[in-house]
Amino acid sequence: MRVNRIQAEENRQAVIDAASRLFRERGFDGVGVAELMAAAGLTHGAFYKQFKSKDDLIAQACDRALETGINGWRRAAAEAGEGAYAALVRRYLTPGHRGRVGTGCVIASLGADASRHGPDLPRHFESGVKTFVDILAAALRKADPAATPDDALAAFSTMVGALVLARAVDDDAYARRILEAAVDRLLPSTRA
Amino acid sequence: MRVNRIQAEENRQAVIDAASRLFRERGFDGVGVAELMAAAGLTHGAFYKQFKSKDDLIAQACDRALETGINGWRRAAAEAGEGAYAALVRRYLTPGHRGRVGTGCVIASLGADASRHGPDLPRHFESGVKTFVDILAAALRKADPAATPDDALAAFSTMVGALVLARAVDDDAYARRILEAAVDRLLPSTRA
DNA sequence: TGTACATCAGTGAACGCGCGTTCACTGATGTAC
DNA sequence: TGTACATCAGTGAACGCGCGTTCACTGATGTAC
Repeated sequence: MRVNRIQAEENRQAVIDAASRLFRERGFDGVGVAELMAAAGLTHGAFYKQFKSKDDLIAQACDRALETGINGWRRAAAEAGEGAYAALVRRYLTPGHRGRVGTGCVIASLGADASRHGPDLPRHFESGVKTFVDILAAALRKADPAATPDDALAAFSTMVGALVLARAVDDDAYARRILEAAVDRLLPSTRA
Repeated sequence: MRVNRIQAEENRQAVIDAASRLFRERGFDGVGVAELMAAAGLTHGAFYKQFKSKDDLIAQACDRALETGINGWRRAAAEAGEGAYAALVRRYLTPGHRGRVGTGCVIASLGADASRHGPDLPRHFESGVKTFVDILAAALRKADPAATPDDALAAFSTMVGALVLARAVDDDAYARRILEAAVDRLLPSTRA
């Protein structure tokens, strides 16, 4: 039966939210349309009333994940004030972030898969990457006025790589060591 | 019809080689058993004479990709002698490596997918990561005797992250900038 | 405000398709004498 | 070395299954008067 506009839009958002989490956890091919709709309390038939195709939802789910990630960074940076750079680095390189794939950085979880999905997804990821780097660069400048935007770009590479590596290995202790080595490299002044 | 032992083993190796390339290019779910066998000049029915399941081949293909990657690093490090660290860093962070996904670093292309495939693959990736880091650490020590193994670990994170980012974005020029920023960070003495 | 009709979000059955896997069969290879 | 038989890598048809997508239908919602 029909549902009012507000409810319909809420349902749409719920599907995108569920997709942005489930795709990060299990990959684009690891979740089907039926399960995505069920996660929002709907049946699979309604899918094509809201989305052109699964690829359409993939694009929107990635955008949603990038957007929430960026908002999280902005909030964390604002809260930390002068210590924003250290806060962003520490927050990213934690065992907790390693474990929470579904709500974590989408570039680390789906960046490699995105590059296999034609040029559309990489265009979205590119603007996301640039925004993350801009936030990181602004934070870094407060800690070290001599730092360049490319310093922030390299720091972001270190963060993403450390998270990918920490997740790719099985041993929790070794994963922690990977994350800590990256923190030490990015925040040398606080080294033990 | 039956084929002699030598031919059978060559066929098996050809399937693993094709899989290690195709999985990196298109992901585990992006290539089917039939296509993998066809790439080795066989039909799909023979697959289960050689492998227990697709997951079995996935594990062997990842091992193969890790092994050839490690051999490439060893060769490059030996050829470069004292400049091994710079050689490994430069070799990894090139637009060519960004483009050649199928023969490139398997940790960058399949690390995130491996972490979704139960604990078996991460165990294989973990020993691979440790070997890469050992080679990098030995090379780094020759350039900077004060460097620690964790410095090599952080450097490897930067390399993997930069490659993942460079591939996740669409614009070639921006990708090159990501790679160059990582090189500059890892080899500061050669900065322009 | 009340009535009549059009809209359309959601349902659930059905579609074709490609997937991983199984199987009966083939015939060259390997082995035993 | 030659012969008889067992083995088994490879073939191609067939399997069930789950996928993305389509469709006729429902009935509450939205709109026009």
